[in-house]
Amino acid sequence: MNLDLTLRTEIQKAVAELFHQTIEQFQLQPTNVEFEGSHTLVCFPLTRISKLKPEETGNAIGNYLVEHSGIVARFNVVKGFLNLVISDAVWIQVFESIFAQTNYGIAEPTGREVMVEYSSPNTNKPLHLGHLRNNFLGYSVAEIYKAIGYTVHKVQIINDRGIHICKSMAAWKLFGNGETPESSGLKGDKLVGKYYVEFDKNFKAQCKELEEKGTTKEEAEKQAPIMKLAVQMLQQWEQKDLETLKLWSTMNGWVYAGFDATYKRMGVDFEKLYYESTTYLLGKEEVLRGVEQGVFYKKEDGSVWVDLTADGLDQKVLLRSDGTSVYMTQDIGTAILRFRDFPKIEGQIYTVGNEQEYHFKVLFLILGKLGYEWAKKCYHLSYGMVDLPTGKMKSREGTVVDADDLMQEMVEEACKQTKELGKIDELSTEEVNDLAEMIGLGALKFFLLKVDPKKRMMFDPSESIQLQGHTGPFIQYTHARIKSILRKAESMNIAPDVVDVKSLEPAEREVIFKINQYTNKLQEAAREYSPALIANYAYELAKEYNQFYQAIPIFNESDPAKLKFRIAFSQVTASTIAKAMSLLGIRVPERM
RNA sequence: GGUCUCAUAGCUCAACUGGAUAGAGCAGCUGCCUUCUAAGCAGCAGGUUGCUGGUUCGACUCCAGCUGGGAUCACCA
Repeated sequence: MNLDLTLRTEIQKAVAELFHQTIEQFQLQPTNVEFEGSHTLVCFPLTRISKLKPEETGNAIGNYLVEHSGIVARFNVVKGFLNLVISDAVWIQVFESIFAQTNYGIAEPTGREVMVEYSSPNTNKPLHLGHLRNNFLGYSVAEIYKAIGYTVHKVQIINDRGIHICKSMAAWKLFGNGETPESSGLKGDKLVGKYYVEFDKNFKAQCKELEEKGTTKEEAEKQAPIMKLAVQMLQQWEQKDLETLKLWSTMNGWVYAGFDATYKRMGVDFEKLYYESTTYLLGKEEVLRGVEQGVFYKKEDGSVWVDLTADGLDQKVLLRSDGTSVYMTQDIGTAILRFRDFPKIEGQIYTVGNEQEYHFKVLFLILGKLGYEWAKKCYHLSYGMVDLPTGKMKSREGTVVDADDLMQEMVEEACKQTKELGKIDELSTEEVNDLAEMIGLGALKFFLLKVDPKKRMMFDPSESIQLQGHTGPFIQYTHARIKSILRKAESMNIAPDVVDVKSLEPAEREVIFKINQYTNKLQEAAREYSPALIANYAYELAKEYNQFYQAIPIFNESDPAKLKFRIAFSQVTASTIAKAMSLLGIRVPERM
């Protein structure tokens, strides 16, 4: 049974019966801990139709519900708040129906489809902390949509062409001496990143030298030989110069191998990859079509613009005067291509940092102007930057936190702490390593996902490595603990079941209340594109269970019905925790 | 400068979208392992929700104005 829905219906009936009016919207919220009850009806807004004081309104509805609903055992009214006590029999029934579902919280396929884009890195340097937030968010939102019954297509657009990769190529050509990942022992993306840094170093030195000779800063940046080489390579690339293309694909290949290793450890995946090099020309056609339709206009120098002043924005260039495309043009092409590739998707979710909010506002408006209805269903999942205690991450200043390094540190720390606690002596080395991986990454993912995506967040390495308190490992620990109970129950031949249970302890009621919230939280998380809601839900559920665990020693129970019930109840808690965590991309252990 | 956005305990974050005495974790202090895993539980302490007004039964939440961060406004991506 759906308790919330039932209760809402009963309240509507009560109001209709008592005050002869129908109400659609009213506030039903969880009861504050200091009062008895689980659901609270806010009565103030109802006084308009009841023509009674808030307290009297609450009493009238409360009395009606106790007499007629069959689910409300008793109630109390404090100020204008009607606190309802649901009878234990109903709670048990609620739990029973959840226990009976093998796929609790996993919706039937709805036939609806959506696309989620995330990661989308440049290919000139390794992934960093910012990418971790992006990837974990995108992956999680995709999983959340799957759980509410969508078919989800995870994709990314790889920015594999452009001046940035040419910079790495130029530096490698000048100073690389044929170095490869194999010869250097460096991961491919790290190697290419090294030459990107090398480029910057030389570029700055050359600029400085030129400026000392009296060249202006602006001119120096154009005249620096290494920059000229990079620009030349970009032109050669566009002219399909074989040698340049070969170097380009070789170096990108190194990067992809490196990225793949990083993605694998992160536990994220993609159904299809889009490459800018193959999509960057596609937007052009659409833009030119837009000119014919009159939604865009051409200036005398040949450049194409869109005027968005009517929408409160500016004018934006879509094609340069030399006819080449800009970032926006590419994104237009890519979006359209994706809807051709996956005609059934109703929209796209773009996981991209909030510094690109303006860009996406413009993009969606343009797609709308071009006549694509689905433009309305595109959403920019905009997330805040990750700051370090030392301030903003800046790649030029070497303050970036490398994704591989960070994951490694987290896992090592998890391993250290796990060994110190010494609870896993019976595990093999391999199992210990896997556990450390699970815990280290669990801590990292939870740390990055528990914060509202929209908000900028602080990443303090020493705090993120914490495994106690409001953390992923706390939840994993709770899961392992329950599993231990379930193993014990199995060895004692106690099967989980819900029969002949008449009453509940307060701690049990609290946990059932939480478990019952799961599907609502899931819907809310999807609606808000917020894994943080799932993360905090999982934490609250684990916390409630731990309180129960502490208050009630399960195997001390002499009543077999209660014992079986508590095993069932623990089992459902564990599986709900596991489901919620899997939506965050976090695995949970059998023991730890 | 225009637009957008953020500001909550010493620190990191919540607050069911306008509801009760604003909650967690970390850090600090006090208890609890001969009983299912103490990566836990119970408790103490910590707040003028940046400031000033307004809207109303009721404001961290909505509006206006300040203050202070951040982002963005390229024929860059």
